[in-house]
Amino acid sequence: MYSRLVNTSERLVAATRELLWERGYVGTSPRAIQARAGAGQGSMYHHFAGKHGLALAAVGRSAEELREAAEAVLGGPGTAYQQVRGYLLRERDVLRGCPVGRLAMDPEIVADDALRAPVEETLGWLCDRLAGVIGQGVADGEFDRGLDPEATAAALVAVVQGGYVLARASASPAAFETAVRGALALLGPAAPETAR
Amino acid sequence: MYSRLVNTSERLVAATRELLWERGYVGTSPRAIQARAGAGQGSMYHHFAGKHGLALAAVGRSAEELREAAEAVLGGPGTAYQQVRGYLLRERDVLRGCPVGRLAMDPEIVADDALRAPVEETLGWLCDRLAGVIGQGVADGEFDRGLDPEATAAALVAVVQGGYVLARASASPAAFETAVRGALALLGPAAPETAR
DNA sequence: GTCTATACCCTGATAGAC
DNA sequence: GTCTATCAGGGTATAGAC
Repeated sequence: MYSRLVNTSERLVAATRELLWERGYVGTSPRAIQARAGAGQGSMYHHFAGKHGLALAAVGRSAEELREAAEAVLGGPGTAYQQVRGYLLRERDVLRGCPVGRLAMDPEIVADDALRAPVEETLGWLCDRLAGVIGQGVADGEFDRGLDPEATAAALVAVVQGGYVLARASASPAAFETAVRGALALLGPAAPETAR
Repeated sequence: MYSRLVNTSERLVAATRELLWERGYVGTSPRAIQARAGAGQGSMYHHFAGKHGLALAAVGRSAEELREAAEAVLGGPGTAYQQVRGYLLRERDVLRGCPVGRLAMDPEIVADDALRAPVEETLGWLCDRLAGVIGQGVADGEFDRGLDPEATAAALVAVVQGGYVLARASASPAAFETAVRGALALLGPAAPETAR
């Protein structure tokens, strides 16, 4: 496991990230983290201040990766519509859900400001970034002049987060794709040719 | 607690429903259920076959209530747009999230077909019901003729589910309302007067 | 840095008295 | 129907040897 990660510390963070993604904070135990990282009890408490400290490191790292992945598409080439579409249709492990958004449903993450902060910042950044792209599209005459970039961006980010819920409920990625398709169709009036 | 509920059995189900809503299946213990219901250990195991059986009863009941609440709006008076808008803007305890959709993020619910089934059926029913309303709106010329009712309905249900994520991440209902406003604006072209 | 030992409470469940 | 007793194991953490 994690054979490429030489540091015990890095393996612990990687294991924690996976478990938080799969089971949330409430459902993740230090014991499970140690088992997945191949590290002992003493080793874990030497490197981190318990489950909470480990979660802080893990959440920070996941937040960072989400931004990089989003920026790769939203800062890429193409029209505003193509960038938005690229983000919505980017490859995702749909049935696993969002490693960051998932944490917002965990009662102990939401109750802890230090753990909630990176979640809030990341989703806030994503909405803002998307709003910027949409605003540019409006300025370019690509979208309807009356479109509110902030509200539209929030709706699109919500479609993605809610798409995961629909997909997991039906144990199939199809529901996610249907929701995204519906959102993109509403976002028009980009002509089908532009949509390529 | 639950003073109106005379049956121990009913109090146990009510307590389980609340805890599943707040903490999910993974985060809910029989002990916590008993404490909230004001019931003893033996009492709980007399009425139900453990945590799993209790969860089955609780999820079924929550699913039923969600349908009733949705039907009250979607089957109510008004144009298709008004019905959809009524559903999206219906009063919600936004920071608590969706009592049914929330379960789709729980690893043990998703891994258990008996527990996942009511979640899938309820969200599926909701998408279908909303698609019916939208389809009627298209037939009435209220919405664009090219609108795909199923995909649009899925997108709107996803906006609600994802809106909860955004709201909880920022510890404020505002993000939910922004996302819903963005979605309704995209859904137009109902004129503002019609939107009343 | 990593290990084992230990602590103390919680979890999910069963047994049997009342 | 409800109670208390009990159980084997897990959750989270500390102590101290190596």
